[in-house]
Amino acid sequence: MSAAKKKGKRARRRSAPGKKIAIAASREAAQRAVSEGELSGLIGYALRRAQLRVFDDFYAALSVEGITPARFSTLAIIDGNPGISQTSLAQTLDIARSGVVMLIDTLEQLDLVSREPIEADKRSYALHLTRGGKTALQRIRRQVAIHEARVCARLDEKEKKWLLKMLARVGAAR
Amino acid sequence: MSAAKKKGKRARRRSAPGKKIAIAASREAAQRAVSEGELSGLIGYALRRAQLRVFDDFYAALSVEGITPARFSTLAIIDGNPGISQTSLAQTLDIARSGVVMLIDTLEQLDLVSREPIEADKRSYALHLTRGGKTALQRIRRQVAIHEARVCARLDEKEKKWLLKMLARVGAAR
DNA sequence: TTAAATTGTTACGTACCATAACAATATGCA
DNA sequence: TGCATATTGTTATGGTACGTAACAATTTAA
Repeated sequence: MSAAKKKGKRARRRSAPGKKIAIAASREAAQRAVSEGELSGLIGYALRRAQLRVFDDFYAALSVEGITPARFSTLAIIDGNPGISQTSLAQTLDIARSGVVMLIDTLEQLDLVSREPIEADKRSYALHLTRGGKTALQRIRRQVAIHEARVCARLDEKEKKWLLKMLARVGAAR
Repeated sequence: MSAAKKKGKRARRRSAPGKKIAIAASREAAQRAVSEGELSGLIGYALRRAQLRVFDDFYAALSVEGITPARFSTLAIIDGNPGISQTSLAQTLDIARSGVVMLIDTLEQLDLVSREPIEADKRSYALHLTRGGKTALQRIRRQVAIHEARVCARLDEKEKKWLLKMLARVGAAR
């Protein structure tokens, strides 16, 4: 069941041991309460911070499975679009084709995805979830749901919906 | 005045030449309209997409100056907290101290920031904007404002405020 | 005074991703 | 039909960002 695991360490930042505010240096200039000033009004800054936190939580919850955000997205897209090609997947994920190769290599090693030859075009593969991939995805989905709830703890249902809508507008291509 | 520039290329993704939908392969399975399915309902996915777009725009607008999002944040924080230490900056940016070293190295080479020795503590430096750094920051701010407007084109003032508020909630530490 | 902590730094490793070039295959068109 | 062109997956290469670990210099605390 857990063919996963590999060498998936990674835990991103969170270097502060315990909220130590560097009081010792406060005699100097402006150390005591560092102001983020104009930055807090910038979408990009707010996005980065939010994404950092969300991804951290995702890693913490799912790296034991060998699953990263990109790998989960890949699984979900293949599940929703069985037989999809690598190029098509690259476009959907908005990454280069070469990146998909590595992604699928890994997922194949984890026995979650298979490349199946397709007679209609001998250059390309049809990507499918393996049987194990399907059951793993179910399990992973439950984890993701819990992660999602944790990350959205400060939002009610309506707010979350709104946030997704606004993010979609900002993220809309072109 | 423009000691900047260096080797700042970089333009991130946007590999699709012109919206080609891979119709040719449509006979097979589900190629025609790839569905993102469950992913569109996930905060992390929406965040990633939005951030990718916003950062792309930022790079496009400011890489000629040698300025990246991280470098701009650094300049803004130093400007708002003159004399700040590298460690304090690291905590504020939420990155490792070693990362700040590189960041400041670069900014120092660009003549935008200076490390000034401090008698009270011979281990640390007080970071300051140089004269050139201050004028550059003004210029950069104007660029950033334009970038910000472009990125938020689909949001009215109220929506943007709301979005920032929600993002702050999601991004709130712990 | 001595042990522990902090600061900036370097070395190192890794994740991620783009670009460019390629061979095999497919398609379009004269 | 035949040939130029495009597409697919792949590899090689390189860059960027960032963390961890170890260190010397210095400061703080006991």
